[in-house]
Amino acid sequence: MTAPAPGLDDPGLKTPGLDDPGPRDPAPRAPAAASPPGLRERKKRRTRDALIREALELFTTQGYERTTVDEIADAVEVSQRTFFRYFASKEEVAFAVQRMVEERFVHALAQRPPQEGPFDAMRNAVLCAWDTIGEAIAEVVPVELHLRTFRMIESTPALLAAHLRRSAEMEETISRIVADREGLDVDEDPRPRIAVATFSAAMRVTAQMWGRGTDQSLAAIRELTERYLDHLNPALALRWRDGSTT
Amino acid sequence: MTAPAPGLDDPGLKTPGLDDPGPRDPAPRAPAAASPPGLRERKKRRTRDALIREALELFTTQGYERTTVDEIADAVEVSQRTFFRYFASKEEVAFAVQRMVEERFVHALAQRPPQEGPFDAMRNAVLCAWDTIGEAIAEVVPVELHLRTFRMIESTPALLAAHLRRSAEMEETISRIVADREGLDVDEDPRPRIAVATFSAAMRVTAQMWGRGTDQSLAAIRELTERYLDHLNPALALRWRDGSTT
DNA sequence: ACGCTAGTGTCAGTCGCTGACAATTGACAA
DNA sequence: TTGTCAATTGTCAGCGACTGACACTAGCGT
Repeated sequence: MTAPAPGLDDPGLKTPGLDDPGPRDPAPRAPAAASPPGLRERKKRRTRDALIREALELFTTQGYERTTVDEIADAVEVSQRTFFRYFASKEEVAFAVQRMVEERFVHALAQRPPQEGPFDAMRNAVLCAWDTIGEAIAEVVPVELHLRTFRMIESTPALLAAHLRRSAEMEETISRIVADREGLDVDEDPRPRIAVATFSAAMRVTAQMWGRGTDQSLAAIRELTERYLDHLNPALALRWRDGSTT
Repeated sequence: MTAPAPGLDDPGLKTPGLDDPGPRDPAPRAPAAASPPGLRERKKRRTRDALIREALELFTTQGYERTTVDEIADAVEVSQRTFFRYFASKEEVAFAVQRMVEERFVHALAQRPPQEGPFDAMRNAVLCAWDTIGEAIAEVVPVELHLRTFRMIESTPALLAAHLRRSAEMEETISRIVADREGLDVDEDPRPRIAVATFSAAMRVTAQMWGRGTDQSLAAIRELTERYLDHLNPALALRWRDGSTT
């Protein structure tokens, strides 16, 4: 998306998506299918993935606070300094996989056919994301590890706080996308934000229920998501643009 | 409330309410009206208040991140170590006044006559809290400083995260109180949580609007609160106990 | 083969925060 | 008043998160 730039970059080093100097790079790089990534890139990706894997493994077994960055770095056999070149903070590595999932979702949402109502679009985007996300995660960490991480985040005060803030940011992003789809102005019409807030509330409940339940598989999460969203659907399947209410 | 214990205590040193070794102290101290606080207590309170005042002043002028704990401690002429004996973290001092306000509210809510519906009780508790809070705050810091602080919190990522977490905790606390009032079980009946969530959402919007508006006075906040809550009121003035819907 | 630069390690230093110990100093009784 | 006891505070040392500077190694393009 954002084209190569100086310094560490591509596989999402530091905070990608935020700031983002804007498009440039008048140079090459064919539109689709990246050329074989080259040794350098592969190496970078390997250490990055290894850092995530080790970090999450340590976090989920010893606890987040009781794990030091040095431990993680040592486990991957890189210097602490290198760790911080990949992740801006200890916190960030804990959300690395989450971020992937979120990006998937945002991307899926942007792809939804414009004739879908806002709520359907979101609903289908999550479900569609859940289907493809499994493999994507598995390329980096065992899915089971990610699920454990998810629960750890909710039970670690410092991470919970970060999580809530991230969620708030996500809602903002999604609101804008939804508003755009419907040709509305987020700062004028409150409905996009309200719809998104409702949607996320449902997702949050889903997450909690899943974390509490016995079947902590990926399939279970997908199933719960579908179930809960379908509860809301009848009340919210609005069509803002053409005035009908379904 | 929790009775004096060894070490720093009374005026809310460290995190009161949390953990809390449990009641003991078989000793004196008459039930109500504290006897003249004694030099020690007064001194403690003075340094505590001074720390808060200096901290907020520095935070709001230089920014939270750019202010070091040493700076605060130096300004009050105590050691850094002493600062941390009053506040568990740099973050905590930023929320010191907020905490007072919250305690007020919770207290006011608990005092509401039981015949009031849950939503009215909350509504009246905030309004009532806003009326008395001014002086209480002013005893510690200029009200204007607190309002500036409030805006700073919302614009500082690290503090925003903490704020969201604190809000989530508050919602939990309030849900329990409301459920108790109505004789419900929070873990069984979802209505208390929903009502509280709705209520806090309105409060959050209020806060945002106020922060954005031009009239950043205390009166303005009270006025906004009242206005927004009254919008919700008609839809939510439920009476759960006696089955009626108004 | 040969620069060029991206990526890494090392070093030193800042800042938040904590335990331990010693020095003060209110509070209270003899 | 004096002395004892315990509450506060300061000092010191140290850990862990994080950053800037600089030197070094190794892919990459020519």
